[in-house]
Amino acid sequence: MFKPVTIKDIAKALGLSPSTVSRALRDGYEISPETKRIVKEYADKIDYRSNPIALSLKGRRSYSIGVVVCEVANSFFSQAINGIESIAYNKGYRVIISQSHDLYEREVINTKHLANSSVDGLLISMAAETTDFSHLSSLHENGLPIVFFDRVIDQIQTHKVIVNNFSSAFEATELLIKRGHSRIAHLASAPHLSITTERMDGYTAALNKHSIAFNPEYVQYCPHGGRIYGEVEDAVKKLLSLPDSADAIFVSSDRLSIGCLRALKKFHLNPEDMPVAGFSNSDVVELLKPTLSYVRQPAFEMGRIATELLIGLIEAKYPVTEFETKVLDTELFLNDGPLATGSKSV
Amino acid sequence: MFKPVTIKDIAKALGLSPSTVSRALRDGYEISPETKRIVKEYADKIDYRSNPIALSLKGRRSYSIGVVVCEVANSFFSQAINGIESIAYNKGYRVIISQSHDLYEREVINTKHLANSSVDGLLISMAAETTDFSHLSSLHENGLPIVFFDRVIDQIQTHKVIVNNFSSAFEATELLIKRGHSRIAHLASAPHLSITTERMDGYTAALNKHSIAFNPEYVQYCPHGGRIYGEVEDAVKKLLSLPDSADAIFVSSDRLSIGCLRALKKFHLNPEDMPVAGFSNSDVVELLKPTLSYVRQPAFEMGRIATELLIGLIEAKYPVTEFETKVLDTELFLNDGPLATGSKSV
DNA sequence: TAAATTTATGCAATCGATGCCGGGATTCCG
DNA sequence: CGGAATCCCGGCATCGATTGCATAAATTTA
Repeated sequence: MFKPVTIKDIAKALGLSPSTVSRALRDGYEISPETKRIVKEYADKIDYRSNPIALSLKGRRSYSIGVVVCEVANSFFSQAINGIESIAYNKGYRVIISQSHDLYEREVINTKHLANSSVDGLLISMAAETTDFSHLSSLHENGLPIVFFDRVIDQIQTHKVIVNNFSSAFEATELLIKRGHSRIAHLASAPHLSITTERMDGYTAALNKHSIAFNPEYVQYCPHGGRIYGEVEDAVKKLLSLPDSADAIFVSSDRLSIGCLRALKKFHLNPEDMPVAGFSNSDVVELLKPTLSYVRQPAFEMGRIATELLIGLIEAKYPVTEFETKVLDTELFLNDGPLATGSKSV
Repeated sequence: MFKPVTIKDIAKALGLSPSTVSRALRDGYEISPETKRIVKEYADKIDYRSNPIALSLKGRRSYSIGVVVCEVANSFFSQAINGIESIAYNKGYRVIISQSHDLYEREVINTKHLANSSVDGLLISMAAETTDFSHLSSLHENGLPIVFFDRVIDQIQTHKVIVNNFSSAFEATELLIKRGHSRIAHLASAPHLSITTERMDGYTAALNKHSIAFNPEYVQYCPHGGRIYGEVEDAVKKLLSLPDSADAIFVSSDRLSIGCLRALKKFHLNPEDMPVAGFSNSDVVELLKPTLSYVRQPAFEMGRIATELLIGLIEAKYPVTEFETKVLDTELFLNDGPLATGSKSV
């Protein structure tokens, strides 16, 4: 079987001790230049690579970070993972991915599995189902660096990376209002997610500003984030079948936006009849047929920043007590191209 | 800092030796039931978990598999990764993702990094740029289990998972022919990729069958797989500006299909004027405006199968010498919904 | 009762790399 | 020329868990 070269092989071949070889390779000051040269040349010749597992055991560091997202096959998260990977790669960390599928149990198992000393830190976006955070608090209290992104929680004090959910939702809703709609429905994800409440607040604030009464019947939650068959379609159907049917829809998540369009297409509704504004990071939004005005999150950037913060925590010499919540700006695109932007970055 | 419980802690607390604790936990036959009970109860109480890194060092197994794809943020690959993760999770393996961005150098570095004893096996879909396979052959010869999927190579004998590229391309092309087109262009990815040549063969075979002369001018390659700005648009422009302009396009990759539609939209061409059939795993194809007839690959299934094969290799008691190439079926969807299917699965 | 056997546990080596300590050899200085 | 400083390098322990072998205690057998 595969038997990699070890430091002992080099030592034996060169008639040195393992410790000498080790120090020579890491440029220890106590090794003569001549010996260093010999060792390095030989190591190079036989393509020696240090065993990261042995290093991890010794140094209590694995140079890997764990990522927990609800699913990889979602534009927002795959873009975020792209950003995560780009930073991790540059800093010499491996990225270990796991999916919660928005299930509490899976999230718990995955985080435990990752944390169990095999990962130096954790990047996580909460599952829709999760309402108990003890699996994360205990890890965090034990000193495992954690950074949240997108779906964050208040209960744990650490770095977080999000977008200006409130104002993004506000602007998307206001856009519909300015286009003459007043019976604006809101299709939202699981009620207790940070992104749901913040975006909901933006939605109601926009209604308020324009003196439109908030109608609870116009709000439909999808507790499973659209992950259950028919969930979105049923929600849309309800909105359409109200006595005083909605005349526009604001959707507060990527997956739901697409589901909403699909439902509308099924019901043969044109964008003129039922305009939709929603969050989406799909890379083909501008080619969609029931058109969509959409809020696009800087997913890649969010992944990058979250990873930088995490590695900062991991490599911090002293315990970090000052945490920051990075709030990035989104972009609002209208049916036919960019038109307005979210509160611009400074 | 975070100091996990070790087997020694248990030993000390219980007045036993580490070896006894170890054997008790793994149900060694030589330990009395009473001792086992005590040890297990205590381990459970203090939430002991074995250190996977120590296990890896001892057992030369890391229970992790490396994945190299060109990019995560691509429907096909993110769906495949979803499949990979689902199997790996069930069998207790971690998944370590890395992206080549279709760059040869990145692929080499990533594979070396992964293989360097930290991974039990490798799942890889080749980068567009790669033409030299020595980085993989050497690993393979050293006994590292490797399974290829989607973009495979002939030079290494191991399990492979692909789709029936030839017949999928054949049927997609024939669809355009049956709809009355004869000047069918072909937009393809990097020329040396397995998927490119196989799909190209299907394309020409369809032309042959219907006695349509093959016109090399109708073939445009995108050596960077559409990863370079303007690459796809320029290719489409060329096809349109031929003296005898093409009247339909067959596109042989996911990314290019979307790029092609985008270019057509930019040039204000309707699907009636320039129908497109192409490979795509986007989850919103049926909502696209310049419509697309598309070949959909069972990406999730491919990931699943590739992972099962890989774990089979990893856990094989004896060296495996019989390799198989799994060929899965695709589905062909017409502009407005499913209509014909690829050679059906049995 | 002594010997053989079983049972239950501990010791020590191992995996690969590194850090600490100590020691031999050379060089330096008085 | 002798003692000290310096320079290089080897030995041993360590990280956490496993495992072959040794061994003490308990039990059975002769």
